[in-house]
Amino acid sequence: MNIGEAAKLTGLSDKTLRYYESIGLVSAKRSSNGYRLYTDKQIDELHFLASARQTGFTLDECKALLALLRDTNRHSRDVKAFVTDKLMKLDSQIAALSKMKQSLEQLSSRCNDNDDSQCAIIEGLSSNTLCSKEENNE
Amino acid sequence: MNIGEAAKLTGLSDKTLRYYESIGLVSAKRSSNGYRLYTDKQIDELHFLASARQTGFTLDECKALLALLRDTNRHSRDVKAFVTDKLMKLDSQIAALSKMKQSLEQLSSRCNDNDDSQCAIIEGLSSNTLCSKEENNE
DNA sequence: ATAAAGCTTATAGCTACTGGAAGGTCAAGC
DNA sequence: GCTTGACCTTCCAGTAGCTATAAGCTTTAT
Repeated sequence: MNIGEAAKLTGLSDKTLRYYESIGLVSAKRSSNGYRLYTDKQIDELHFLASARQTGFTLDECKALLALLRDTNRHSRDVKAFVTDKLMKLDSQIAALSKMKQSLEQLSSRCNDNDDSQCAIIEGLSSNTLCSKEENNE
Repeated sequence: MNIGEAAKLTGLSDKTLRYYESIGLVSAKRSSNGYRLYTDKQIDELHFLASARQTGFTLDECKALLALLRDTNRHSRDVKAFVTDKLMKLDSQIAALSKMKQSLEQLSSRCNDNDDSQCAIIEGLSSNTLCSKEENNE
């Protein structure tokens, strides 16, 4: 099938499919007029990629996962190890964002929220307490 | 002071300071030899930017915050509104990551973690259950 | 005098695409 | 035969927030 239909089936855009080909993920054969021709197996692979991307894997990680998908001699142990590693990365991302959130909430709670120019948020960001040291418990 | 000292004081790299100038955040005057000269006030602003970046604000958001910092006629209300908005964005980012984590954990728990090629993770990513519909509660 | 450190600009690369321009191909309608 | 529109092609630029590299100038120390 042509790229348009492949895009519809997989939920990826045609641009994305061309991009994936350009980085060597899924390369379609061409018909005589130069149009890309996707096989059913490639559609499956693209589905797989879409799922993996949605689940938070980077394209580099997707490349590795795709290699595992294609390797019928893979061991589920290796796949699991890969995912366990990714889970740790996700955890640290979540922790970083949570820390930011906490800092912001703390600053925000001290802001008077009125017409005054004086503002605890501005002051908090201006002081170096955020970057240089732990917050002192109040 | 020159860019090197400014970098040391603020914890930002000299590259970063030049970049910030190139996008119009903090522009230093030049001495006769063409070297950048940072004032104490600019060091304060750079500290502020470093804090804001650490707290998760994008550079675009930092630009807006810097405008508030510089505006002595600001209202703390406006700063608070800005931060409240950012907190919501942080929340949705955290929610997205948590969802990914949950999906991955679910897949991972079903993997046999052995020598077999059969793997619930690969199968889960291949099926379209992740993208097309809600997970059915088990 | 020379070498090292510090500064300058300009360019390219990273992630994962997206948008747009300029143009070839195909199927339908008149 | 011709046009119109949909679909396809390639290539270039832009997004965010820097970092790395290169080529070259200035200052400082030896």
